[in-house]
Amino acid sequence: MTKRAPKSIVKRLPIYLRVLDGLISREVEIVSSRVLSEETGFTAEQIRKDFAYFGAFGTRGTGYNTEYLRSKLLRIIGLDRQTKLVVVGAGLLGKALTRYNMLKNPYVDVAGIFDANPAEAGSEIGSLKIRPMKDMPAVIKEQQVKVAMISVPAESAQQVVNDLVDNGITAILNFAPTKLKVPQNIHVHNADLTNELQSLIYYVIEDKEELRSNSK
Amino acid sequence: MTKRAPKSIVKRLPIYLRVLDGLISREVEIVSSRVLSEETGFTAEQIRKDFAYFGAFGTRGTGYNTEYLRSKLLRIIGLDRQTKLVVVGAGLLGKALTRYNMLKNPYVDVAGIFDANPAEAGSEIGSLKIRPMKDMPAVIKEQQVKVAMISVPAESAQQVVNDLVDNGITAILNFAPTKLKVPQNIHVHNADLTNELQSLIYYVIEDKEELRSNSK
DNA sequence: CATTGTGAACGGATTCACAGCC
DNA sequence: GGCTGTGAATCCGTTCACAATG
Repeated sequence: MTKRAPKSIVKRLPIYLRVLDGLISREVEIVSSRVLSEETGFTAEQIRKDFAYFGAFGTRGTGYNTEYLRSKLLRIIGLDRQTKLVVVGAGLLGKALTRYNMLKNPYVDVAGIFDANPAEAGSEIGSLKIRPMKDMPAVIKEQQVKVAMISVPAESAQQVVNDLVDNGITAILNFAPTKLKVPQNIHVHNADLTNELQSLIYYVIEDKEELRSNSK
Repeated sequence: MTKRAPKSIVKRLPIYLRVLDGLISREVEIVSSRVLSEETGFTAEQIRKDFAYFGAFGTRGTGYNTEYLRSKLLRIIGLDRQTKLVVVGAGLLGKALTRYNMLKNPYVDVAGIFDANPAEAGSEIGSLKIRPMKDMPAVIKEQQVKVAMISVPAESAQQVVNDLVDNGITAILNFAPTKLKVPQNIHVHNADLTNELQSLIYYVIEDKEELRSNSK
């Protein structure tokens, strides 16, 4: 409810968190904004402004206590409690996302993965069974899941999202290449990998010089 | 070389392209900025400014010719010729990315997928064989590939990137959860799915109201 | 007369410069 | 002395309002 930080800051929070996790695992206890700057690529001033936005976490003349800063960031992002999520769409991408989060993301807990194709249902990812779509509402409601990732074909994405929202999902990470319509208070992050790749291609250097030097 | 459009615009170009592809397949010949606004979620003024940045493509009083606009955008992004790319890392994510692009992305051509694990080498994605890392330099050089996607563990990502750059790659889509160091003229887009998910979680609505109304 | 193209106004985010503090 | 915290200045992207035009 009191959540209203600028998007630009929110985007950077998980990056700080990752760097801090690294520092802490190497038993670094204090870190300066300049070191964080080197690790993240953001400017030191920006980093200080970001932290200061949520209150002052550092000690002048010294820096930031890594453990303390981490605990603050976890609280701010909302990762201080395990977050449950469901995955809809058990194609290769859905499976990859599910397994990755089960193994590597300690902050989340995959409550279920669902697929419209009954042939997929029953096969397993780690210890998690892929379940038919009809089981989805019960899982979301019983476990009060708020977050969903969807990796279904573009054609079915809107219908899936409608169902998710009807059952109580409020935040969606969308891998389907389509614009979703949702009520105002529901958050959608688009992670369209084709768009990412295409906008990257804009920056490709064609480099005639190099071609010339090849044929030396 | 003359490529210097604002990042904010470049990010939107693939989205326009996708919408245009849809309109063209439904044989729509003319489109206004207002209709594009509905389809994309961007404002009509912004869309006009974006196109105008590259020159005037529309007709006042009428709108934009869909075919013409599409051809312009393809040229601008650099998708008017097939773009070759390599994928490094043939885990579930690498396989998913490879297969998706082979099947669904007509603008690119996967020249090869490579994995450090010899056990993976030889297995196939569609008609494409996963190859050992040592074959990577030859493929990049012979086919003059400039674009790479990497989906390897964070620990090996920097080494992989160094090799890619040494062999002529200039643009990298990075799925590994780590900050990569590259020379100034090399472009890296980070597509860290954990970051996306975590920043989404910031926006989750905890909704005490709803909990209360459940227990009616 | 509907719709594009664009200078001007606005707003948000970043950078600068330095005051405050350990 | 070194590093954080922050008001002021700047930069960049978006929105507004309207002139231009098929």
